[in-house]
Amino acid sequence: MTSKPQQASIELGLHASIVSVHQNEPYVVCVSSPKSTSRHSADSLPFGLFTPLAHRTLEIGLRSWVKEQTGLDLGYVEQLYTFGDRGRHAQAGDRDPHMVSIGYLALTHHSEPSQQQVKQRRWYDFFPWEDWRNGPPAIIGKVIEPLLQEWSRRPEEGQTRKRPLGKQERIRFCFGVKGDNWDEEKVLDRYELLYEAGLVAEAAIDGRQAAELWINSPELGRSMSHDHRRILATAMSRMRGKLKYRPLVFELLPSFFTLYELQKTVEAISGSPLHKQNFRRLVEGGGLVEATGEMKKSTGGRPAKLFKFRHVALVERPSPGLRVGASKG
Amino acid sequence: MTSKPQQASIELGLHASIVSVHQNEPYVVCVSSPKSTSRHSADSLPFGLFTPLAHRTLEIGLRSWVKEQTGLDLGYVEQLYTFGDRGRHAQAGDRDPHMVSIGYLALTHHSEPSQQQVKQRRWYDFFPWEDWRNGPPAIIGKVIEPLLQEWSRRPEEGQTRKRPLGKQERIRFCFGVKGDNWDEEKVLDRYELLYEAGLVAEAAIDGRQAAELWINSPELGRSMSHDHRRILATAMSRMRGKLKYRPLVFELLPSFFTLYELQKTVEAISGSPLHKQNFRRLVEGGGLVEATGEMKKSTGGRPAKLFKFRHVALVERPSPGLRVGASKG
DNA sequence: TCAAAAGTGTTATCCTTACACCCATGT
DNA sequence: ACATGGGTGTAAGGATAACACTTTTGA
Repeated sequence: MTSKPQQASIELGLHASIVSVHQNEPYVVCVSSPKSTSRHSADSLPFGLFTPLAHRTLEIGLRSWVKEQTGLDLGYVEQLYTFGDRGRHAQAGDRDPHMVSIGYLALTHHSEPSQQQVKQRRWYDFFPWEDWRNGPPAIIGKVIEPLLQEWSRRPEEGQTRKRPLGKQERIRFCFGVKGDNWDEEKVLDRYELLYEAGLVAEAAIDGRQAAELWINSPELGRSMSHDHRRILATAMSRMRGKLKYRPLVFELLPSFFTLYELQKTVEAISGSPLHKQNFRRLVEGGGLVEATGEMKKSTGGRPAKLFKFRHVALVERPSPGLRVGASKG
Repeated sequence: MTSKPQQASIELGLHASIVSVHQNEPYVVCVSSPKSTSRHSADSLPFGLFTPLAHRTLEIGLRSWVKEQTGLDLGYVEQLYTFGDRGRHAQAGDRDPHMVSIGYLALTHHSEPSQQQVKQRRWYDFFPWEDWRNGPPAIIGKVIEPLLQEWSRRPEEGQTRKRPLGKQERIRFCFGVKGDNWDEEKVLDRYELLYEAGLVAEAAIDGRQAAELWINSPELGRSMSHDHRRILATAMSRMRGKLKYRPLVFELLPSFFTLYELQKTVEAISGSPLHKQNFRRLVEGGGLVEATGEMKKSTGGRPAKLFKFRHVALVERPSPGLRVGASKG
């Protein structure tokens, strides 16, 4: 407050990770920008600049950009993080005005977009190593870990900013040990480690790593423009974490649903299989849902009771989420 | 990206909640701005504008402002939230350029500031209702709840934006029922409810509530300039939540400490008493700390083993925090 | 000797996990 | 008949919260 008002103009970008679940698969809304360097045109998150004259609040700005670009009226919206360092390692003077991006998470029911530029993309196409619903993804042992090991043996280049953990420890922190100790919430940590190791396409595009290190195998996930994949990773981390202590899932489901649908939706987000019987008891016992009295017939098996979310649970319980541990299924 | 580049200039403010614990009391660093409307000069958080030309990243900008204003070199720093709507209910066109604030949480060891403008203030002076270490604060039943009840009976003014909970339910959500169901993490929710009900000075200053509703009793906490108290509430919420699954406390302690000091520090942050015996066992058993072999003599009682934080615990445990439940002490 | 804090031991209870098993429907 | 999902019972094991109790220092 007592210093030079050295006004370099700043642009504030508002970015939306719009998540839905359809047939047990999580999706995110992307807009494809035609100008692309790569084979497939790069995916972007819906995005626009915050203009205080047009938008009373940041969130209103986000909603209006999303409406304009995708036609969607968002329901649940939550701010994630503000990234000031686009492609963290970009050079100074890269662009002016400087761009600061605020990432948002939005949850909706699934719908096929009408515009041609707008697509529903599967989450796990961007993060194939995050889907443990059918056991540990082979790609981790076959591709990721060897490449990370190789990276960890390379000498530190550039400034070694003080880190509490060494490379080896960071790998174990992010990916666990031999499929053990996997923490599904560390989506962002894993993405940032892969970025730093130069294993995702964005790292090469940002010019941080020499091109030789760039392995753009589709196994390491579909890439996105700018730092959008990082924002999406932040969204996944947040969702997986918050799922456990806030009733987020219900934003993704129709108002009436079966316990099986609820379970499959949770599994889609958390990326790990759940124990059926215990899941049902926990959910029913937890007071988060109540039976509607109606039944669903076309389940593929015996007809199921339809449930709905109990909004009052918010008041009763200290942390009303789905505290469900992974299991063998 | 396909619309009017209607450039209204934006200023990005970087705000720091610098927290320390001294003699079982949590403190926050404030700078007092002399120009004040109220009796005591208003406290502010250390704060400065992000200037991309001078600062490579947001965090670097924050650190350099803090250094300049307080002389402190920050260690642990974490971004909290970006507030686009200063004093949420301020009128459009209030100020131009428009201010967007990014709040940060920083943890340090306690030190008396050398500058005269800089002060260490007690957390609980700003939020007296948050300190449950000696049982439920009387102010809640005596002052807050009656006033909130009164507010809940008043008809809704202005736009009733769709809320999942009614006024009564929100009161119970935030403050529990008769001292029961208190969730120490809901610091921000409580502050925002009090703000909305016009019970904190900032609400009157922001001009949202008619002046008659403004009860500026010191019982409702020392106020801060602008929305700084809201940022501080965000910091407290984050700390209290994160304490349980990340080893934050150790940033506040010297590298060697006794289990008692650890417990008192956790209690200072979480605002609730802990069960001594169980706390010790949980901490020792949890692998978060290790004995150093050294002892501390001047404890006031029997000499205590000195412990230190085990950094490797980060790698071993899924969520290495202090999962400690409140208790009767 | 007493206050204050450091420590240890034990028990009842709850929560989680896992396994076993039966029910109702469509093909 | 059998596959698929719906739904219940129960027992083992671990974590937690509460209690009681001993030990070692400084004043």
